[in-house]
Amino acid sequence: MIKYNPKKIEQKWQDAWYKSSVFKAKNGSKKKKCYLLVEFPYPSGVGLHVGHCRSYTALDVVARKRRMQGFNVLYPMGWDAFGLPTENYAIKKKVHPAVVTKKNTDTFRRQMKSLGWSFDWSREINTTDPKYYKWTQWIFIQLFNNGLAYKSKIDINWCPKDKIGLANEEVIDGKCERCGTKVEKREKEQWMIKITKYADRLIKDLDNVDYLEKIKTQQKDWIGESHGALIKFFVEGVEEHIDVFTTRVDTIFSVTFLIVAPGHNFIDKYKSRIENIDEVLKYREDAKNVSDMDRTNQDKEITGVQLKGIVVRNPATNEEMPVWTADFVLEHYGTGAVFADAHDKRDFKMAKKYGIPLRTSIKPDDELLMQKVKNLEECFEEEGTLYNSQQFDDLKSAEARPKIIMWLAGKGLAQPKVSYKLRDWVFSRQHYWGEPIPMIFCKKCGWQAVAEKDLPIELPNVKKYKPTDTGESPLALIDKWVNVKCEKCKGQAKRETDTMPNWAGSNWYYLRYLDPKNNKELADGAITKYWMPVDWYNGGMEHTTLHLLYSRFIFKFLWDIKAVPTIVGPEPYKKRTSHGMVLGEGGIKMSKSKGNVINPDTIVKQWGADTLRIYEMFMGPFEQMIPWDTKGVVGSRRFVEKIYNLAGKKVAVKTSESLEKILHKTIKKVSGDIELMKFNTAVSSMMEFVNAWQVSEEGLDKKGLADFLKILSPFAPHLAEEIWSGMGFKEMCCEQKWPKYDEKLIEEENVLLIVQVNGKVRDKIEAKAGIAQKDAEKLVLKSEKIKALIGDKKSVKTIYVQNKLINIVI
RNA sequence: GCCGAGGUGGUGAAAUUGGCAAACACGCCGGACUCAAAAUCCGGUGCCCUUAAAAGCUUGAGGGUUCAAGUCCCUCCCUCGGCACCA
Repeated sequence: MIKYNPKKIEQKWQDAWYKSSVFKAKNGSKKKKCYLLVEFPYPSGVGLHVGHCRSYTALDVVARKRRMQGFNVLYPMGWDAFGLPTENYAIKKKVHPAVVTKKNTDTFRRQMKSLGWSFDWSREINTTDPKYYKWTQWIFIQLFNNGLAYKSKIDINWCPKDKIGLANEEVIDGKCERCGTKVEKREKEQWMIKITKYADRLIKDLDNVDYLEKIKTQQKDWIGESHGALIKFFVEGVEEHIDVFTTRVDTIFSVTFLIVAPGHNFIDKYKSRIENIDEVLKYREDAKNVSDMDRTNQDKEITGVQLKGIVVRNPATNEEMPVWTADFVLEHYGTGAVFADAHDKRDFKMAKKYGIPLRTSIKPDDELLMQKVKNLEECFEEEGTLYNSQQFDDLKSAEARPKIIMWLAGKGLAQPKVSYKLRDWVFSRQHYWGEPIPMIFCKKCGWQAVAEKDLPIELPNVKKYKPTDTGESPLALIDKWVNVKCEKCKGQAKRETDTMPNWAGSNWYYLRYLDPKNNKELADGAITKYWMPVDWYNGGMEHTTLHLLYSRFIFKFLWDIKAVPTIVGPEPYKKRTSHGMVLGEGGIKMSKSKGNVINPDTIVKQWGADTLRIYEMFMGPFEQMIPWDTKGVVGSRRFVEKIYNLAGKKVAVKTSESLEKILHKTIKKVSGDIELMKFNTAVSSMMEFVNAWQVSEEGLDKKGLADFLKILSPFAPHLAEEIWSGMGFKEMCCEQKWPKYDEKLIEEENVLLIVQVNGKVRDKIEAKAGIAQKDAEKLVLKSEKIKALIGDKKSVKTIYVQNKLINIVI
């Protein structure tokens, strides 16, 4: 018998697959299509992560199964290669980022091929390829032309020593990651994308897709839709009102002061009227250096400053009230201003601290609590019944709200309003390694898009990749590139030197796989119509709020402007699932600095790709994060090797009935588990089958072995092909039909009945399947154990669950 | 802090969704084979008491619902993901 040698087997079958192009997806085939997508990796210098191996193997299992089920499968791969790590590496080592990227993608590709994933490599894409980012730039121009891209002043993190803008990730405890200098905020003109215009659709359309519930929840919470009202608070002495957004208009009769965010433009506009403006501006500066998270932290000590000299009128009571500023009110949520009363914990605390008068207008049902609330000993935030609220007294909060809004609206003081937490998307980066933003600024004509015929605007070669001392991207230093003629007036104009964020390229990549070489459009309409939407998209939970939302938004936009055929519908992904991270041994994150990174190459070399694939699927539940355990890999290798050895010797003329039964159960279990992403139990059921095979006297016949290899092949494809071809078949195992199981064979004749007395298991009795309660009771009473337990006590009740359990209560 | 996920043997975990807790695998213990070791094969392995059998206990902590709770409800503790310029 030849010893199992994965190195030989695996290379051989990888060559055979790629040579015969069995994994090539055919555009416009008559077959039913199935588009499976995994998030394409950022090709970092560390190489492929064992976490990639988990999710890519999982969808590879699905892809291989779907092909065997007769689908025309598209399972593509590419590189999301623009970004900070490569740029930082380039700055440090003085190599061109493109050179680094080439090296890294080569490594990734080699590693991926060594795992036998069934990607259609003829469709490989790379976001840093000008032929690709031509279309990323084209999308930006469409956004601009449709009024969805605009310039706005935004604070960025600024390191005064390094003189560069920093990503949030590069700011540790308010200090620059590299030099430890305290990070400042600096205002900068940035390109913004109006994703907020799509907020409602991004929520509503979730009803029509099959995403894991937790993914839908996270998306909804991120968008943060809330229904309420916009209320006008008129400022005494000027023709001006401060708008407040609230969801709790029912509390308006208890409102005693107003709070505006420190950055609210009312402060700028009425500087001269605010008596303590210096103090207010100082407070604003301090607030700038605190993150939103810290500002809104419920446990934080509340601070605030009154805008002295400013008085507004409560539109409901007509009373005069002071205006304050406090940092827990955020500029970019709602209108940047809130009304404050005793029915909000933070307002309550703030009023107590600064001696601002408080009043209540909502009462709880509980009398005792009511007294405390009335005496301002406790803050009542829930809904309740209104009082102190004039004609709205005795209404429940929910009933009162629309009535109060109507009443105020009648006086022109309020209107219903839906507000979102979602903010517009900052789209500029002052970096080299990103897509140049295809815009030109002319002093006379303003911002204009580059002509489409001039796309792509390629990244010019520079010597230094570090941002300039003024914080601009290094592109700003290349006069020849920056200075252009205005398309309209032919006068002097300048190119935008900022580049796009990493998300720009990953927003629409799933469309490019369909038609990766098209130079006339993103992707051909007919081809897009055939393949879209993506049938199943798997990715990390960490991408749920940003990448997933951004790409859904961009797709909707492309659909709106008919860059995607209408028939496809407004959602890019039919189904979205997520995988858990693979952690290092001991449950800590794998990282270069901790030295606990597992290189898949090592595992493939030592154990083989099939073993790695099986281990990745077997290690634990797919959705859950899981620590890597090199010791555990050996179990998967034993399993793989056991199959190889058994196939070489335990082949029977006819499989025994009992083994056949187990085989059919296994086919059913594996088929179902793949759909539910329960890969770990799919593998364990195959292990159980192999154990049964091993101890069986006769062994497995040719038909049985063939069926088993078919269900094994998505998990351990090389091994399956090897044994398959050894059985004398001409075609490959991966091209076979997925096997069916016989339901009759699975049915059990006898069942083990659990016998409980007072809910405790006391005995187990074998009985005919489908036995009636009466007969079961008779059977049970024959048991000596049960007889002894019951004795002369009377049974009160008997619970019977067919084929499972009988519980006698005495 | 807010939103989301999770907590079961020495370890990774399983449990038909309210019906035998611990399948499968790692590890460990014992045995076979071997001069020996590795590999392989066979047997054992939640905890406690015990020669053994039987009983008892056990799913982060506490309480509740139920004939029956890892699973449902309430309170609390801990770990992880996201928090808008990492990808």
